[in-house]
Amino acid sequence: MSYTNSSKKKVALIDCNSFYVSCERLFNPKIQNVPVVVLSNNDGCVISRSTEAKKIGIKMGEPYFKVKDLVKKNNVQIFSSNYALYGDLSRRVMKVLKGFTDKIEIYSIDEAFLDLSHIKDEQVENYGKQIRERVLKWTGIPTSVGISNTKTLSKVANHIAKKNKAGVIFLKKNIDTILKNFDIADIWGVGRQLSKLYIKNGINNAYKLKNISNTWVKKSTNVLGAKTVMELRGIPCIDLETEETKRKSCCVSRSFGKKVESLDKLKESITTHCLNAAEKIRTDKQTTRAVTVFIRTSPFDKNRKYYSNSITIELPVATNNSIELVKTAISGLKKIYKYGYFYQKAGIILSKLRDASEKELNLLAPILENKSKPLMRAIDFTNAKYGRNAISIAQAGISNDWKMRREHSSRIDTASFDFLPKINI
DNA sequence: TCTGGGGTCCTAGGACCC
DNA sequence: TCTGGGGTCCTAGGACCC
Repeated sequence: MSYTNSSKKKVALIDCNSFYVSCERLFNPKIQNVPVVVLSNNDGCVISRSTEAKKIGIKMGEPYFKVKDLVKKNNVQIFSSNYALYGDLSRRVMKVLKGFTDKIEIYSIDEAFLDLSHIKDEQVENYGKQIRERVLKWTGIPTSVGISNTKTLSKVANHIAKKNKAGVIFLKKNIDTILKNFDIADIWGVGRQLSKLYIKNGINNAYKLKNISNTWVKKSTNVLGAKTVMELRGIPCIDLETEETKRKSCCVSRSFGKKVESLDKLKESITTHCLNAAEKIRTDKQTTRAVTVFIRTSPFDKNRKYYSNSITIELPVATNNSIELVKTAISGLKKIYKYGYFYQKAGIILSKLRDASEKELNLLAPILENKSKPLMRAIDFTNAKYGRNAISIAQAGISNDWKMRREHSSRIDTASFDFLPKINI
């Protein structure tokens, strides 16, 4: 095992601070230093909080209705999520980061790992500062930077950097002291189930997990658990994934704004979701071989019986044709729909995705292959130009009552001139 | 009244084959 | 009388992430 090599390795995790809140703040100077919260779809849960909102005691993932009193009392600014805006700003941030190195893994909408092995130890903290400053200056988004030997340790470093004024931590010395104070549940890769198991066995901080026996962790968890332990020891096991890969499955689902009983309304929503999913995979030049439809009632409603079901239908030939996929999805929906339930959510998953260019092995393929490619292209073009769902199919319906609630949307559109700030002279 | 959405990977266990 | 067992592939479900 080459310890010298691995100890030279340096990986940085750049994480945007309260990303969605920061995005909203960019276009709204009035909410700079006040508590701000962004809600999930349907205004369901809190998914981003400013530091002021955290201090008040609003917790991550909490249902909005449970914190409404806190919100009112403290005059918290509320926003429905605007993913078009966040996606656009995310692209800008990542573009700036790519300017530092092409050895980059875009890990999520607001996080990226950078390989900084080429920077000397003495300089790396300063380099981290430069990254922060440039991202802030060029995009307006504040970030935190954690640097260490492995991805897992850089996550730890980032966690600490978030609470540190400088915003940059290079974790190299005194790692054990830090790990002793690091909660087991905050470790990357340790979720609810694993932390329960670890705590039951007296492992309640990162230092104890680091020093657990290999045999025990392999026996009690799985390879991922073992990798986490190795990474805490400073031995890199989780590689940087610098290649951008296409997705393997594509899911579109929504909760309803209002509970839905009728098959017709479920059909409308499944059709809408299916059209969106089909458009997504066409954008990525992919086809699918399997369609899953699922519906469920609310798991929180104790007064009504719970029902949840799904069905997966394999397609004889890989396709990305909207009309064919909708037909398949609706036939599946009819099989799992049960009368008499109040449905809360419906969705569709396209799986077994592959490149559209891959040759179909099925002999019938040339006959079955849709002749509607020009039609799909026309639909995609029009929807890109005039907004999603500008062209839809009749089955998607025009009734509105099951659709999402977004009562607090900022409606900012970075692609529209109307939203540029105005200066009065 | 009101509890998100979209992914990936791993594993156990069944089906099947020889 | 005696009724195998190892390998591979696939899938559903679970756990994790943000």
